[in-house]
Amino acid sequence: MNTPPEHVPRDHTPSQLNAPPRAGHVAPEGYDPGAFEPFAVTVDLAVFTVRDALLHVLLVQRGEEPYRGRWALPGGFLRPRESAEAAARRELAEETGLGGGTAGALHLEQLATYSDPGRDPRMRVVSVAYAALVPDLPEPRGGGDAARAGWTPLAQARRLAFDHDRILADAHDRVGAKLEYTGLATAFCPPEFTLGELQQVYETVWGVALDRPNFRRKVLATPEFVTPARGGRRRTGGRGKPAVLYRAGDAAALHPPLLRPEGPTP
Amino acid sequence: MNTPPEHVPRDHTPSQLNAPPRAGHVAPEGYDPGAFEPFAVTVDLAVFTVRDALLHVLLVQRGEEPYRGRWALPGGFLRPRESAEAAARRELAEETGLGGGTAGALHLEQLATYSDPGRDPRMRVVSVAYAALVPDLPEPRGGGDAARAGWTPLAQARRLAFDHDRILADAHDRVGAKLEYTGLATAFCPPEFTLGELQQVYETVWGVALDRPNFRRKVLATPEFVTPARGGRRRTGGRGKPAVLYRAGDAAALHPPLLRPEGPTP
DNA sequence: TCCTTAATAGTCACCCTGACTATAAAAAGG
DNA sequence: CCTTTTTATAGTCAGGGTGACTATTAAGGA
Repeated sequence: MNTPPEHVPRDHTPSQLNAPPRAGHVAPEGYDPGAFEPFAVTVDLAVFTVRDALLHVLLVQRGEEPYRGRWALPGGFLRPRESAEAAARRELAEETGLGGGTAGALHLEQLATYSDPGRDPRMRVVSVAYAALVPDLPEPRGGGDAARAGWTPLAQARRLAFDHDRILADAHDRVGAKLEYTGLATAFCPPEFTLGELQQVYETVWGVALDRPNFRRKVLATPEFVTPARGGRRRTGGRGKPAVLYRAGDAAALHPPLLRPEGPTP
Repeated sequence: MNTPPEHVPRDHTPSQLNAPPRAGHVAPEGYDPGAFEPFAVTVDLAVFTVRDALLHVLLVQRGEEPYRGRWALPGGFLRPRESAEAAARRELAEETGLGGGTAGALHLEQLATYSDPGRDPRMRVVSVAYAALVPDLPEPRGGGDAARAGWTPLAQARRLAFDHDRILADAHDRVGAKLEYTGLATAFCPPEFTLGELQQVYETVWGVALDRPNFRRKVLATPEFVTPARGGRRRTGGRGKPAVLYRAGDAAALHPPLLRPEGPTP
C-alpha cells in the first residue's frame, strides 16, 4: 500500500549523473555516483500567534497516510524555480488565508533543515523549517479540501506527524531566544499596540511574569525599539486608563538585550 | 559545453510521482505535479580557526567549471542514507585530514539552507551550510586530487564561487553572535588553554580589544564556563609569567552573556 | 641583579536591573 | 456626582555587573 518509492535509479537521469561534481567539493576518494541521488525538498512552517495569553501554533490535520488524522505543521514542496523562503511565504499565505500582500510582510525566519533519512517513511525528504510570527487571529480557512486547519495552544500540540514535534520544540526555543536580543516581539503585535500587549507577548512566549514598570522602562530606554503612534490611546476593552499606542521601531537588535528571568532552559 | 542538465522529467519516476503528497501539506489549489521535482542536496562548510590572531577559514580551489580556479567552501553531496549533519562531519574529516574520531568531536553547527534557484548554474542544488570551529591548525592535505586546499585569512576570502561569499559572511556573523551567549569560544581552543588564548578568540572573531582583567573576571565568574586543568601552567612562548591552564566547562549558555562592546554590527 | 614581559589581584564609580511604592486617568456602580 | 475599581504611568532604592584603571606577582633575558 504505502511502500516508499525507490530512490530514482541512477540511470534514469544520465544527463544529471554526468554533470561534474558541484562546488569546491574535491571529489572524495571513492566518489559515489549515488551522491547525486535526488531528494524531495519541502518547507515546514511553525506559525505562532498569541491569543488569550496563550501561545498558539497553526496546525493542519492530515488526510492521508502516513499519519492520517494526525496533526502536522503546514508546509509543502518547493516548486522547481522557487526558493525555500518563497515557498514558505506561499504556503503561509495559502494556509492562513491571508492575502499574498499581507503574508509577504509577515516575519518569517528560517530555523533549521531536517534531513534524517527515514523522517518520512515514504521517500527521502529534506525539509527546511521556518518560524512565522503573526499578530491577529484570522481563523484559517481549511485549506480547501478535506484537511482541517486551526490554531492550537502550544501545550496541546503533541504527537504531531513526522518529526514535527521536534521541529515545533526547536521553533519555540528559537523564538524565545530571539525575543531576548531582537525586536522580534513586535511581529506578534498589530501595527499599533500598547506596551501591555507587547509585555503580554514576552510573558506568553517565555511563560513567566514580568514586572510592568520595569518592562516599560527597559523598552522605552532601548532606542528605536518602539516609537509612539500618533493615534494616541486605546481603551483595552473597557475599564482602566487607556494605554498609549506604539509602533514597531527600526531596531533589529536590542542592546543591551532584554534577558528573561531565571537561568537557561535546561 | 556546460549546459545545466534539464530537471528530471516528470515521467521518469512514476512511482515517486504517484506517491501521496507529504506532510500536513494540504494540497494547494492547483496542485502541481512539478512540486515533486527532485533537487540535489549538498552541505557547505565554513570551517574557522584562529591563527596568528587572525580568523582563518578553510577554502578549496575548484578544479572544474563553473568557477574553475576560484576558491570555495568545502562541501559535497548528501549520500542517499545520510543526514546533512553526518555528511558535514564526513566532509569535514575528509577536507581537514583529521581522523573521523577527532572530527566527530568537533563543534559543528547548522547555519542555514540556501536554496535560490540559480545559485548553481548547472542544476537545482539546495545546500545546507554548517559552521565548524577547530582549534589547532593542521595544514589540510589537498584532498587527494588536483584541487588545492588551505587556510585563508577571512579578510582575503573574497570572490568565492557560487554564493559562498554570502554563506561565509552569514557564518561569521553567526559565530560572532554565538560567542556572546554561549561557551562556544572554547571550541577554538585546544583541550587545555589559557585565559589569554580564550580572550584572543573573542578579540579575533569580534575584531575588538578586550580588557584583560575584566575578561578574566567575567569568565571565571560564569559557572561551568571553564574549569582549572590539573596540569598547572604553560609558558606562552618564553617571556612573562606562565598562565594557568583551563579546560572547557559544561556551560552551554552563558548567563549573563558576554556582550561585545559597541553597538550592533550594522 | 635589573629590566622587561605577561599574568593576576584589587579598586572605584556608574549604570542597569529587580523589587517596590505612589500617582494619574478612565470606566462602572451607587 | 462621588466612590470604587482597574489599569497605566511615575518614582524610589539597594545590589550587582561592568568599564576603566592601578598594583602586584612571577617568570625570562641582558
